[in-house]
Amino acid sequence: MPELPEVQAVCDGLRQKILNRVVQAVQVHECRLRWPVKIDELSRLITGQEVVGVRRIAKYIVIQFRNEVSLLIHLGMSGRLGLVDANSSLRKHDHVIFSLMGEEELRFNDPRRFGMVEAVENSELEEHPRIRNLGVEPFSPEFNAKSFYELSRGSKVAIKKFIMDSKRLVGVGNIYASEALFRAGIHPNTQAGRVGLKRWEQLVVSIVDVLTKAIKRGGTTIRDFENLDGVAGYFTKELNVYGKDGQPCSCCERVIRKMRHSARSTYYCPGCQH
DNA sequence: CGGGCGGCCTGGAGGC
DNA sequence: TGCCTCCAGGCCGCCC
Repeated sequence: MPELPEVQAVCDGLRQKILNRVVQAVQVHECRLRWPVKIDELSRLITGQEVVGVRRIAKYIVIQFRNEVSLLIHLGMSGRLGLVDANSSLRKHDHVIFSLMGEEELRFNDPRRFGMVEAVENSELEEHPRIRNLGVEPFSPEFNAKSFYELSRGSKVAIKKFIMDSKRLVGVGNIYASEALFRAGIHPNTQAGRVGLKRWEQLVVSIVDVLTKAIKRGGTTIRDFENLDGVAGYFTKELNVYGKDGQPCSCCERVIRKMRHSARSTYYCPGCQH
């Protein structure tokens, strides 16, 4: 489901609503997520703790507590967080429940169970197996044309896969990869090692730009993304190619095409992208 | 080592 | 109505 802008939207909503609030109890109804939820550890580390911050690392939501513990949440493909009245009825796939002081609950719902919920000591966060191998953040100075040009020399992977590889760059998933490549005028199949410095400059700008605009619109909703308030993302209206195969390109009159990169759909305009 | 691919899951859509 | 296949916004880990 969520790429960087959608995770950012959830984090922003969370920050407004749960900052300074205390977790009274944790209940796990289903521990078989992407990684097994360690119930005892989770409960021991955050029960009774006050939320002092909410931030995003790559596509992870990081909820920080007073006791130097962070709750690491990944939404996978279908995960959602909802803040609801404590006595509202449980829904199917509500796997982890955080009871907050004030008769509200934060509920992690995830039909496909590709998500993750884990409490980590802050001192161990940087070296956490899911965190330590992450590449650069798209809004950091390290994400620039020169270093990515150099990083990509000799690589034969398609540029679409290259920019989606979280060991290099985090946050760019299937939608925004297609959209950024369209904006940069680069064909998704181009070998990363054959993208020159000029085109890397265009691509870096396109990625930052598309993510920035999507954040401003509250993300993209294709089927079911919702922020904490149950509101869909409005970037959907500004998509140029994603999900638009068979439709005419907004820039030239050519028809948008769909292709596959290792079982994932890629959309591009054969007229605008080379 | 880089790169390709299967697998993890449920559910919705569409074809027959 | 049902049954089947395909598809989905992520990402790990195995294989060559």
